[in-house]
Amino acid sequence: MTCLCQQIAGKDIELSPTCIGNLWIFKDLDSADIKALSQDALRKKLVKGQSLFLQGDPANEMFLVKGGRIKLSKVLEDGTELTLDIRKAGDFVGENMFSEEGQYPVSAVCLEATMTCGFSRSQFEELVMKHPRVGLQIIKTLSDRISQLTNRVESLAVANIEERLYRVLSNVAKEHGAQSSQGVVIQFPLTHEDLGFLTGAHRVSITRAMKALKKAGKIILENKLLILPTLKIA
Amino acid sequence: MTCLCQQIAGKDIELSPTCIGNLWIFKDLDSADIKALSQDALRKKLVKGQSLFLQGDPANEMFLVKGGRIKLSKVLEDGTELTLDIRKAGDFVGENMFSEEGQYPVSAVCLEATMTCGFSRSQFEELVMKHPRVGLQIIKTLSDRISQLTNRVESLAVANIEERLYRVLSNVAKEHGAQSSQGVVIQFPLTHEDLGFLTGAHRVSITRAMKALKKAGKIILENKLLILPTLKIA
DNA sequence: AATATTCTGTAGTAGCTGTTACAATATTAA
DNA sequence: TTAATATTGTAACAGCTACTACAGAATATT
Repeated sequence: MTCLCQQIAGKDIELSPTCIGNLWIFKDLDSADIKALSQDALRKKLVKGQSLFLQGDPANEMFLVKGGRIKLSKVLEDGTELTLDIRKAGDFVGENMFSEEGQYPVSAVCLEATMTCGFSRSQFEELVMKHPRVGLQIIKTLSDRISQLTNRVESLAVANIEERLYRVLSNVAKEHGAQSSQGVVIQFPLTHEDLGFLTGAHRVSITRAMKALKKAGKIILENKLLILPTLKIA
Repeated sequence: MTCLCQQIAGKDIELSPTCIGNLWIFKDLDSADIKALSQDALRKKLVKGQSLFLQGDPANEMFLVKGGRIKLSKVLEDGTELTLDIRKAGDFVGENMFSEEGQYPVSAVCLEATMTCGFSRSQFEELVMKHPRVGLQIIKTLSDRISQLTNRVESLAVANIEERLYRVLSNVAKEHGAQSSQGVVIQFPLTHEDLGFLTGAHRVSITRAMKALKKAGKIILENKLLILPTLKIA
């Protein structure tokens, strides 16, 4: 099944094979439903740096990332920035649409050229009512997200920055990594400032910790990409 | 409808009105389903300090907390303990049963005498397939949990211990607090060590920070219970 | 190619937190 | 009640991190 996304995206975004037509979540829908859903879904094409939504916006829509990468971050009262997660092709963004809050608690900003499909709450609710198995799949997805966030909480609780940074890198590598002969490679560049936002530490402290991790052989830096040689991918 | 729990629990546990028979999640089930489900549900009565499950145990069961309070915590490799969450009557525990992991990532230990109802994965899946609206409700619950964990990540990212502690206390108060004339009262005692596990800080540092928060008028201590006078409950 | 901008590396200092030790108080058990 | 245990409070010091400042390297822009 050819997806509308491909026509819209053009050739500058490498699309994931994950789409409404073939996403595992929707695999038991009949073709009429799929057609209806994929026509309703609001496709958006975003450039690097563009935001999908900002913290505080009313949360009425949930997005499937078709291609690219999206950073979920938040600015705290004291002005410090915190990155909560980085989502990639095949992931959902805005899953808290279902919660009571009513607004997005974070901002979603594209790290690369990105393509998304958006769905409204009512669209999703209808879908789940009609196809309970889709509900089960979403439950599984949300459950995985909870596990991941639990890991994140654990990482941040580690006092020592070097250890904390390594845990953060491991988490990122597990989500965005590819196995190579040298180890797990994180598929996109991260500046020390980015890592600071992910780790909750000062940029300069990250530089120090990176130096120590390199020296300890726990990370390798190869043309802007990070490799974790001692990590096994799940 | 009289719940089986009441007969089992006896009089030493104050039960929440939330049960299979009247839990909002199950409100659209017909009486035959409710009967079947409540008979299958495995009730457990636990004393203070007893564990519902330990980190690493196979995750095949999810629990509804009928009465009492359960601490979800984890021991890190370096031996430090971290408390991820405290659940109360009406909450679910073990929701990661749905995820791929296969085992509980945390231990669940009772802080008080506690009563739970357990459900197996297959039981829940059947239920969702038969009653899609139940699936939607669970999606909402999980979604709320994600929001809460996001807050938790945010709290832990704050470097300053006094501020971090106050955020942790606010989170706890929002979950377990009751509005009083003086402010929001946390309904159960927390030692400085407990707060250390919640905050990811040393016990002595908690004592220091508590002193500062008291002095600043941000918290009041009244016979073992904490009051946050400046907090508004959601 | 030249310039501007972003990113990385290094250093020094101030401030905060962890750690250890011990006293004082409160709670629980005998 | 008394003894045992758990909790809180205080102090001193070591160690780590934040903060600031600046230089060099790498990228991006013109």
